[in-house]
Amino acid sequence: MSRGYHQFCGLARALDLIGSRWALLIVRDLLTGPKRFSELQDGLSGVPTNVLTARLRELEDEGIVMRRAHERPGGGVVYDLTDFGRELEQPIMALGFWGARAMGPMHPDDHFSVDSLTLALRGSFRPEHADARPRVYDFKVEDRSLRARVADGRLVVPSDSTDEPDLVVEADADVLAGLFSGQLTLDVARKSGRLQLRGTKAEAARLLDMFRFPSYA
Amino acid sequence: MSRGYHQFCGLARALDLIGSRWALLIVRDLLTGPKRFSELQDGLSGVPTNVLTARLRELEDEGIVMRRAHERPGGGVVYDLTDFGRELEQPIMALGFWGARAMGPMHPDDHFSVDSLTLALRGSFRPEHADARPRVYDFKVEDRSLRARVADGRLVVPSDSTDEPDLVVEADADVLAGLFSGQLTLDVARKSGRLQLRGTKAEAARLLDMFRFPSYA
DNA sequence: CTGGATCCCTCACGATACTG
DNA sequence: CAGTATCGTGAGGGATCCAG
Repeated sequence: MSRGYHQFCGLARALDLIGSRWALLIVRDLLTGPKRFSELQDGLSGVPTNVLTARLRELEDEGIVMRRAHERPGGGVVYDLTDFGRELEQPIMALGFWGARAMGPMHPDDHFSVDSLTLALRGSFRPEHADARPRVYDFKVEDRSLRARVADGRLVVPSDSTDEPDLVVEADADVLAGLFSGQLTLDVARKSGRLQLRGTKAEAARLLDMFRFPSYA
Repeated sequence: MSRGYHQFCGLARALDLIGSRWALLIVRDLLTGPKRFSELQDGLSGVPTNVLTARLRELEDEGIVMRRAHERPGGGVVYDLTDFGRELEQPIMALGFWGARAMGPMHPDDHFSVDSLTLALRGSFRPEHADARPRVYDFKVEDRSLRARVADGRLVVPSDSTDEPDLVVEADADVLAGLFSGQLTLDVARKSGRLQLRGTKAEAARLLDMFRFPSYA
């Protein structure tokens, strides 16, 4: 944000640090792992490059983001969160859940980020609804794909497991949200052609039981 | 914020709703009770009146804030949170705690809001450190005063109790923060003249034990 | 190709003066 | 007390260009 708030207050200080436009969305995308400049640009649906550059520099100065050399040889830099930046996970989750309740149906020109789905899964995971056997799930959403693994009551997403998935779920983002929030049933979604499943219906039902999104308008 | 983010994401939606400058601080001040226009203006350290007007109208359109007629006859309107707006308490607390860790010492021209202290007390209250007997505390800080009451493991602040306070604490905001975060001891603060107490030292120690602010730089 | 830098334009915000 | 009116500034939006 332009000028700071100049208040002796934790919230005001937080907004001084991450209140600028795009800042918290950058942190959101970095919560799922280090990213390159252009990956951030994609996930943020066309943020101007000068603004992205400026935000990254500010976040770096504030100790929230760090630049590192890319592991792959020859390839530029990646941006990652510091420990301090990673502690934004809980505030971001809390805000995300609050905002999710006010999401309407997906608009045609709404952007969809896999990082958003990743965090939604992490935040809505209910370990007590997972059983003993490990599971691997593949989500195919809006031309993107995401793999999740559940084992020992713990969720890892994104997962780099190479096991054969127990279930492949293909649907648009709003259909997925409708399913996980309980506002849409498996049968209705499949019969209307908005959902393709590869795997048993019982596995799908178990999956939906394992995550609970807030329902929205 | 100017134009929305147009993302199908709870966080992005939340920022569409309360990402504009001053918006979240307005909600913060309303979390401690309904306020008039000028009370908000005071607590927000000189936000331009046109901006405050615009924010309040936006927040009202979004279902976060509501205008009501003031109870006292003849006297204008008050602004209050809707149920949906009140659900921002947890995200705001989470952000406030995160930001508190990055607060430096108080700068001379930093503004101090009693609402900020109120929320800090609420958020850092440790009921398991309260004992059976009810207590009333008076805080006098930067020419403002705030009363808190603890009873049955529950904290009420601001409190309208008319009981005689068990302890009166008079100090500047940063001294108070230092005490509650454990970075400053009662003895040091008193001997340096930055803290005046009316009440027993044991009561003061118990008070500090009952709240735990995050420590900062 | 990635990772930006530069330019221009618009509008949100800041400051202040004024009014019902 | 509770805003409205006006005007200046600078952050952000968007396209294009440049360096390794």
